[in-house]
Amino acid sequence: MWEKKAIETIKSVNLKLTPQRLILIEVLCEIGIKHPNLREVLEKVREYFPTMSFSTLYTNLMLFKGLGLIDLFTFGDETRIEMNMKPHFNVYNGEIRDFCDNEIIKRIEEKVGRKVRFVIVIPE
Amino acid sequence: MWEKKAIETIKSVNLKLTPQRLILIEVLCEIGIKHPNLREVLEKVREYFPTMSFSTLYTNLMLFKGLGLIDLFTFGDETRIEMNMKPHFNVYNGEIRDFCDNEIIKRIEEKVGRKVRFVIVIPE
DNA sequence: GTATCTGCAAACCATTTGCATAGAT
DNA sequence: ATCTATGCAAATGGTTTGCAGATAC
Repeated sequence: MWEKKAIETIKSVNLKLTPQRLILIEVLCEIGIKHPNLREVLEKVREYFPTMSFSTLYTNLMLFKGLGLIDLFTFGDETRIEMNMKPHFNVYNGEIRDFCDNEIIKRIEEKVGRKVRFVIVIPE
Repeated sequence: MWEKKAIETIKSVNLKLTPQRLILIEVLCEIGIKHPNLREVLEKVREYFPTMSFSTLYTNLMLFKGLGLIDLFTFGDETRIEMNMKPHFNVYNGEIRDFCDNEIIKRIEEKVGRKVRFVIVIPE
């Protein structure tokens, strides 16, 4: 689903479907939901494509972000992948997990006067 | 209030009240609420104490954090000061602003099953 | 007097960028 | 054929650390 959308989007703006991009798309489907950092994404990509460079990974993640396919956020001094494009909560509990609750999101939006893209919960 | 607490805490663990520390405490009272990054804190400290080094600033912020006097969080690739030690929302709107709403915080805690220290709201 | 503190300067490390070569269409 | 993409390697920039001299107590 997201994979198909990603491929269509890349085609639609006349960019090239390189093997690196196709594998990155696969990997994001596979582990993106876990909010990996860039090193973790690179390691997983290299399982399928050992010569993948960090530079290419980086360039393409920026591209995907620009195309609205993914989002990126900083947590613990590292850039992390956000594949969930719907308003939600990211909670750290050893790993970063998603929670959804439209009612709470709506209340936050009313309180702060802005539309929420997502929320990072820093626990005690 | 916080200033007094900071001084008492430093004394109570037998650390030294150097001019640099006293000025840092003053500066945190003055601009800490605005969640400045470390460079901004250093610039403000240097208005009062021009030879303050980044190293000393850094060491002391880590110390204050260890003593529970302040908190630090990362936003936009930079470390920022958190002086509000009560559960709350940090919302970026050009600058980072605090919002409090215990009811919403309580709902989030119920939803995610953890006590919340604070929440970073990423707007659209 | 002494254990702590400061500040210079170098190290660290996750990005971010420049560019020559390779590749998709 | 052409324009984009890759990957090496160097630059960047915000921290983080080591240590010799200075200072609070």
